[in-house]
Amino acid sequence: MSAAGTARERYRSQVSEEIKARAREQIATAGISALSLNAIAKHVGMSGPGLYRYFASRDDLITELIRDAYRSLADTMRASLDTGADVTGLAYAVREWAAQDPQRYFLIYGTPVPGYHAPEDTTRISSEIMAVLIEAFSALPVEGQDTAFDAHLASHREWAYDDSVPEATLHRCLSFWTRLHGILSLELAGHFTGMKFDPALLFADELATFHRAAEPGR
Amino acid sequence: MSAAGTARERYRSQVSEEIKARAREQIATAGISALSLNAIAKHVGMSGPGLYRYFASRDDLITELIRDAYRSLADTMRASLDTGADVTGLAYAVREWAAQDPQRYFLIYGTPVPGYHAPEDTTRISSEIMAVLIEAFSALPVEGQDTAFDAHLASHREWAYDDSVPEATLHRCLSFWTRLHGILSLELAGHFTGMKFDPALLFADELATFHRAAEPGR
DNA sequence: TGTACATCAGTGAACGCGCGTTCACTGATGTAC
DNA sequence: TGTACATCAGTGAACGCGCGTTCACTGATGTAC
Repeated sequence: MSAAGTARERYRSQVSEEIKARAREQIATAGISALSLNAIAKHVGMSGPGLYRYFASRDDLITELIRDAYRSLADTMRASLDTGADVTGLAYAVREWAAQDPQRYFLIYGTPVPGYHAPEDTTRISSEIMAVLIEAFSALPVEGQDTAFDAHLASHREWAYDDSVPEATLHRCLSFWTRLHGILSLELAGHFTGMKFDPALLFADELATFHRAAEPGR
Repeated sequence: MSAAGTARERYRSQVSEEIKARAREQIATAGISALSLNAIAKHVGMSGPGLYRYFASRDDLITELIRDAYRSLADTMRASLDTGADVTGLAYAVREWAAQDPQRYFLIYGTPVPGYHAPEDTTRISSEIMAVLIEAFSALPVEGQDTAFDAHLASHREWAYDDSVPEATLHRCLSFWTRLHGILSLELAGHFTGMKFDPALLFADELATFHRAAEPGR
């Protein structure tokens, strides 16, 4: 049997996944502050110390959950783009991903913990996400003349590691991304509750407006 | 001496404010999960149980902090509007308010605690905030014809308790509000860190774009 | 102004709790020859 | 295929800790007459 597929290793990753699943459950139910290793262990059917075979500490577990969340979002967006979705399709994919597990969304885009610095690999996944976005926008024609902000984005392009992408495209990506999260974060945090309108329609309208603004004949 | 101004009452509110100030300090330094009553008491120069003369419980203290945050934002916006700020001025006022204490911002707009329901008075302040926004937008002429989403907002107008405001204005408020929070939450959570562009310029550009879209002669 | 009483801020000891984590161990699974 | 050894998942007892909170109290401040 190859090193990557021994029975022990398969078992390990199964248990590891189960632990994370229970952890996600707990976070979804009572928030991240209620995440307790002992409680998770009990749900998994294991004694508390047993968890330490899988995660070095509570922080370690949380970091893995954050990493998984990033990975999951990046994969969702990549898959969406690769199956032919345009920018609008991508927006809906992100929205569905977020709605599916709001606390997972907030694990990435919610309240930051002061002093916490994400490990290098999650910041890498985060740029991967932006890369998918840039790719999606690159398929669209660039409309309108450059603004002052576009010029400023020359430095941002260095970050993107892609010399060929026009500043106007980067500009549209950033604008799109922030607007997307504006609606999602307010909606998922419940700030529209009781306001008597459907956030889904606002979402759709904002998308339409975004594209209308870039129409050739405006 | 009148009932509202006895020395004892003045003292009480001073201590109460000091406690909250230390609590905010702790949250700003290490996040809300690190907020500990005993630690606060020590900073205030008081024994742990002493705090219970001022707050019934830890949750009570947090709720007050949230209420204060709402109140502070509403007052900031109201003051800004009353001193002649237009919609753009309002946006900058909110931005400055948020930048001044990001954790206070996230107390309102950050990760929600599942199952937590804000007390009635904070939801009232929250509508007060939207009312200021509506007032600011009401000073602007309504441009463009109604979209399908505008029609949907008839029910939202009931919520706003203002029959006279056009749906198109409500629409602009919601759009404006979500875009504002999109940039603020990503920026303050550090999601632009290292991306080599200035979030302030993105903010300014989004504002300019927002207004350009509504220009008469477009 | 003085005295008697009521209010209330703050203390110190004590509580039970559940947390994360360590340690020495048992027993099952895998590996080498 | 069988035996000897190594690996490693999981247990149970135990740890120290700091938490929120309670309680009976002391002493200072305010109120009434």
